[in-house]
Amino acid sequence: MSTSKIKGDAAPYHHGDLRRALIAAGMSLLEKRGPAQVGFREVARLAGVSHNAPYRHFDSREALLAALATDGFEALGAAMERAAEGKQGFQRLRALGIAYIAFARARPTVYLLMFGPELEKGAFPALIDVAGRSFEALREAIDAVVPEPSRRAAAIGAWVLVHGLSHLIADNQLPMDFAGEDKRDALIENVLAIYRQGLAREAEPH
Amino acid sequence: MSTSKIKGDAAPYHHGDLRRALIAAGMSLLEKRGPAQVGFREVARLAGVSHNAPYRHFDSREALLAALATDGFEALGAAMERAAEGKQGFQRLRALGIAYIAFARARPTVYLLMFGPELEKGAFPALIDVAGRSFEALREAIDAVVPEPSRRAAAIGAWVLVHGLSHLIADNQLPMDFAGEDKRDALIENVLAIYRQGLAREAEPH
DNA sequence: TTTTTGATGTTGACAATGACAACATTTCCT
DNA sequence: AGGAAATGTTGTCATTGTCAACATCAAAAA
Repeated sequence: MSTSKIKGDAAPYHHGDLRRALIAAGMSLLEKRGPAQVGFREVARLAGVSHNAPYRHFDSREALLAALATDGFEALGAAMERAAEGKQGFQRLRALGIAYIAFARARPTVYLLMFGPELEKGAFPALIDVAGRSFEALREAIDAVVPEPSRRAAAIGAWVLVHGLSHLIADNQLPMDFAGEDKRDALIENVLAIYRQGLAREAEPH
Repeated sequence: MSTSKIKGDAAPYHHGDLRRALIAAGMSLLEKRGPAQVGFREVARLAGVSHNAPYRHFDSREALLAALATDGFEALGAAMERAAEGKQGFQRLRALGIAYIAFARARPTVYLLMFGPELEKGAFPALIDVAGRSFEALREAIDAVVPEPSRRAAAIGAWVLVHGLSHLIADNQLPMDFAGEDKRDALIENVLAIYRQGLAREAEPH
């Protein structure tokens, strides 16, 4: 007889899988009420355990937030991979960027936590690690499109552009007339097009 | 006899100018220890008043944070104006962008507060107002440089690019090899150059 | 099977915080 | 001068993050 309970497998001890439950509760709070509302006690309450149970899985409230951010980076990476699958060249680059932006739009508070100051990221090397990997995908896609002299700057520039768009969208700071989806999508296409034309000039200087 | 005490003028009541003192204390905490450490009681302590005095000047802790962010937007706007003074065309545009980035680099936590989720910005219309004004300067500078078809997208694109750079710098998420000032400045120049070339193509489609 | 052990969860406590209410003091307006 | 409004204080409360001590359970050791 296996040790499983209800979920698929590997359900550990008393609760079943508290760590996962806590992260789920925290994620829900984060997305519905903002980062300040993600509290140790509240998260425990939602998971139906005592106020101190979370300490068996996270050293501190900040560690819980770090776990949420890590989760976010993994989801972002997965979404980017999925979107770019099978595509090549500029098409691939574009797909990656659009996926990045879509993530920020779909999960703004998570995105802002990942790139915000709430988290002293130096204290969580695993976070930096996961974060770096999402950039790698972009870098590789750029390498396939831009020639050597300014490859690196081009890659970072693409990231920067996409990140800037994502961030302003997530934070809802775009001017009002871009509130509608169509307008916003058109804007994204326009901006990406401008940068792409700049890249093209880098590729064929004259 | 005027009502002034030590400062120049218009010093209100008991303390002298408590509101200003509280903002100063809050700003110091924000820049030295991060947004989570900006507490009502701590700020009062630093200003040398009782733990409830801040409530006469701010409705809540969040209102204090909003005031700090507002301060930040004003400082950013001023820095941009100063940097662009007298310049025209692309030079002006570039100066604005560089000033924006420099602000984020010099005061990262403030910058991240201004564009972060810690603040429910819908609740502070004054904030949105001040924030909008800093974008206006950019928009005007773009209008002078880009022709009509895609002016608006070009302006927002420029802002987005500059914002993305600023944000990643403030959040210290650029790859390690851009830690040094020179490398970073070179990167900024490169990225801005790519976008500018894209703009140029928009201007002269062939 | 029984024992032991380490991981997991609970109860109780403490200092600090944001917020509210009631009171005190100072400045301004008439 | 006198009242009203603004400003600051003291006292209190529920909530929070964290620590320490205790309880329980699953799995490895015997």
